[in-house]
Amino acid sequence: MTKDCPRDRIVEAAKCRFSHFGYGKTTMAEVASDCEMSPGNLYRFFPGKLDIAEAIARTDYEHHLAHLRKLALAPGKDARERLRDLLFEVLRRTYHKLEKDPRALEMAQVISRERPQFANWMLANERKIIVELMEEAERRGEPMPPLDKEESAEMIQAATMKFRYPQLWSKLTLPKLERELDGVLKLLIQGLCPLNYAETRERELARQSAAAAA
Amino acid sequence: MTKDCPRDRIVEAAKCRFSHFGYGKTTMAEVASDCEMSPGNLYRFFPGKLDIAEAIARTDYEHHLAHLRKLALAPGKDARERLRDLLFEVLRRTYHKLEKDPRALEMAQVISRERPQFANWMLANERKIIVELMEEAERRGEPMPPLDKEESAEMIQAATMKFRYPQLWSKLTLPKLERELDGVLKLLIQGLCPLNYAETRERELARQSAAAAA
DNA sequence: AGATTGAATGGTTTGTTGATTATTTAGAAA
DNA sequence: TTTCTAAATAATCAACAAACCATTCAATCT
Repeated sequence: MTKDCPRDRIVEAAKCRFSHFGYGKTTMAEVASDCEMSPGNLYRFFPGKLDIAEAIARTDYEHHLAHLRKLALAPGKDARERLRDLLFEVLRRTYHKLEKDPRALEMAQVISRERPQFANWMLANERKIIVELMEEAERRGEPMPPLDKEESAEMIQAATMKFRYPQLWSKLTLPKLERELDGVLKLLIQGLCPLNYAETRERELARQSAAAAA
Repeated sequence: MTKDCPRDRIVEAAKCRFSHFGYGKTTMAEVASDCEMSPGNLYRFFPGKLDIAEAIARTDYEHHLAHLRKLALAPGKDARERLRDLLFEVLRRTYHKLEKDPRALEMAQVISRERPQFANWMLANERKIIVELMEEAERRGEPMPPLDKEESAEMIQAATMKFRYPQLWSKLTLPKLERELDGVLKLLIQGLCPLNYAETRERELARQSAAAAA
């Protein structure tokens, strides 16, 4: 099923080497010989070594994105749950990738140092999915706050930035991180404004007395 | 007014050198000769070079903390405004310090690499101030959400983490950062829950018709 | 005694040299 | 012509020595 064009063979060989020995310890000559070609020939398919790494990261990330999109549009869940699933998935993916393969960190660091655009592109993609999530909610007739969706998505991302950067995790375990993300999301959904709670409580009471009357 | 004890002279000399030439390019011998003492004698007052840097950072940070506490308890402003002032001040201080003196970044990085506890201590201090802010609001009779204050403070910090770490700012200007922090705060206060807006709108309408009737 | 020095120590940084390796390119093979 | 190779180039890395510097401590001063 997988295309057998030279480009794909290169990506495969490089992926194998990178995850085995690391980006830095893999030479173009090794990748080329795995593909039974000369080192120079690699450059007919990629501008440079870093672009191979980027291609690997890009396809991997695109699978992730597809998964996120599924979560964002999942039926039978309201917008709040879908947003929660989405952001939890982002956190878990980063955490597990790092745990399973510390070499992934090297590649991530190299790419985001040398290709800052790439990180921006990823953020923009996820922002787009959050917007789609909200549009879908509206389409389904879920009640939505009267806010600009683009801007809200940007703010949601800013507020959950901590859960994207392992450098900020300082030894926190996944459960602790999840508890924190959960708390942040609660705050983002419900807000700190006391009015929100007052009204919610009134509604609760009203619902309870309605139930008692019936 | 400033005590003239050797310890303070050392701190002064080191502060001057560090901000002029950087932490790495300053030698203990230089600091000692600025204080007209031998290098060895520095160790009667500090366990090591890093501790001098930490002492400098600590006093500077304590001024900042005092300022934050003033903002947190400022009269004539409600809790929302005080929280806003507090978080904006944290952002602005970091931004301006960095802009004015790029060597401050080196020191901050060295300290938080070698003394991770220090960063935690700073965060804990600010969390305490946020709790105090909320307690003060309660004392003043401002309506408050029925939430655990410690936990809320933790979540507020997590959600505004991005504005504490220049590495996450990727070339954003201060106005852009401020606009983003503003957006995040709006979301934290008001929440994304559509109910909040529905109720708020109802209140608005009620207030308007009351005004019209009068 | 306690305070201070400055030479001795050992760990780290710096600078240099010789590989190693990414990238280019002239030209061979198809 | 298009696809590829392999030698040439240039950039980066690794290893080793020299210099430097944080820290210690035996000796000196007060």
